[in-house]
Amino acid sequence: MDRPEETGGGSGPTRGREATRARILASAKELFTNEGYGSVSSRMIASHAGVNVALINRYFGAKRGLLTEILREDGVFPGLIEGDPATLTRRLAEHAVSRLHGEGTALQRALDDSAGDPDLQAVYQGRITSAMIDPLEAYLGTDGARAHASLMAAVMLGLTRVRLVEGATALRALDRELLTDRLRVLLDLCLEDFGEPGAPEEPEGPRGTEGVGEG
Amino acid sequence: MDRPEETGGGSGPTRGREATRARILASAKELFTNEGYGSVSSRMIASHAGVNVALINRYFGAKRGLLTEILREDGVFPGLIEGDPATLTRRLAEHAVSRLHGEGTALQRALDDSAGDPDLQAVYQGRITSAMIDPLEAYLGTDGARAHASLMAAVMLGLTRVRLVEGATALRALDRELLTDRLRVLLDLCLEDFGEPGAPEEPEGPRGTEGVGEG
DNA sequence: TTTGACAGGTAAGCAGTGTTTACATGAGTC
DNA sequence: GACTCATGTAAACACTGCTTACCTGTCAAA
Repeated sequence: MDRPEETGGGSGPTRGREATRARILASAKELFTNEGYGSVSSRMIASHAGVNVALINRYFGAKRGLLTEILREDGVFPGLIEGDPATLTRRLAEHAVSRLHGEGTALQRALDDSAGDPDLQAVYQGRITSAMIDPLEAYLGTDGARAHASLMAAVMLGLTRVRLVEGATALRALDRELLTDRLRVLLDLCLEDFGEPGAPEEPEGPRGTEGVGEG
Repeated sequence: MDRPEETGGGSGPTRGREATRARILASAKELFTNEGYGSVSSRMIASHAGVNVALINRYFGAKRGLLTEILREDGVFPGLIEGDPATLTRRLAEHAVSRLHGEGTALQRALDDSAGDPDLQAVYQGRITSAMIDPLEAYLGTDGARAHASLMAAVMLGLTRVRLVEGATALRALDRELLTDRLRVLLDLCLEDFGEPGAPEEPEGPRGTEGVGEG
């Protein structure tokens, strides 16, 4: 029923459903940010929040539920997909470069580095589709938009991957504007029509096709 | 425990260092192929091989060592990077499309699906660099080759990622030749010179903004 | 005031995991 | 026979996420 005990001092109650939930959430966020996801255990979170382990599962179902809750507040590509269509790929490119350079919130960085964890995987699996590919598809609205959206997502995700796996030092050493622009062109290319099956493709970009071998 | 059947050759010893090592390795490979990596425990492998759990760690250091050993026999991109430079991107594109369609060995497919696991992550971390980016860099040999190689790796890895996370049904529904060629063009674009820092860029794609904000 | 329901909180335990330890065994050698 | 030593074994260790059975403080109805 109602919980009329909210009349505590300035810092709020330390017990009660909402207070406990909030403390767990705050502790989880802080620990994930500082230690990554995989290396933070339920018991660490509980201990940091001054709360029993079982409450994590009571209030969030599981450790993964905590992650979902934390990510729910935070859009994956906030404000990037909406906006002027003419600058979409530019904005995405800038975002990608920014993430490549380890910018963004500390939490984002930490979670990027934990991206291998099965839980993150599972949560991202839904979010990447629902917060990136789906909106891109709807945003483009064109025929076969989903394939284009998927390709763009591939480029974006691949960059994260390379950063995670190799460090991407060579890319980060590049002139930032040059890299951004190259990514923009890549993303633009993802958006171009695929053409007719069987028809020879007309190269549209500013590029000479060199590797036209048949395999 | 059960008396284990001899694996492979048919007449080898079932005990002794090499025989035991081989049995563990064969069991691991079979189980990983059928069940994925993460859901196969050390005890399952040991039990399947008719061997004590501790021997896995004795002979391979850890479960991860098993994976490393299994992958060591198998190049990530076997025979793709070597060959006619003119057809490199074409071959990589074909390979990517092939993997997108779930082709390749059963083990490759299984490991692709387990790609989230931290162990796979860690092992791939080394292998993607040493078996893909490094050779690509050396192969290209050009100035700033590593950045180009990294970009190409990003596209390749991103496709795997999208398949893992979203299924990539839209991409797989595309005409295969059209997709392959689009990927080839994308990869070619990864190889093109980045130009001079600060140099005015040539008019390429549809572009709109001058506002270069932080992402 | 007494009573009883119940949300909120807790200690302990479950079923796993990867990994390590201390010990047994069996073959080859001095 | 006694010694060495690689090989194999059983049992634990230190964790993990998660669940169970129980306690407790609050509050509304009797």
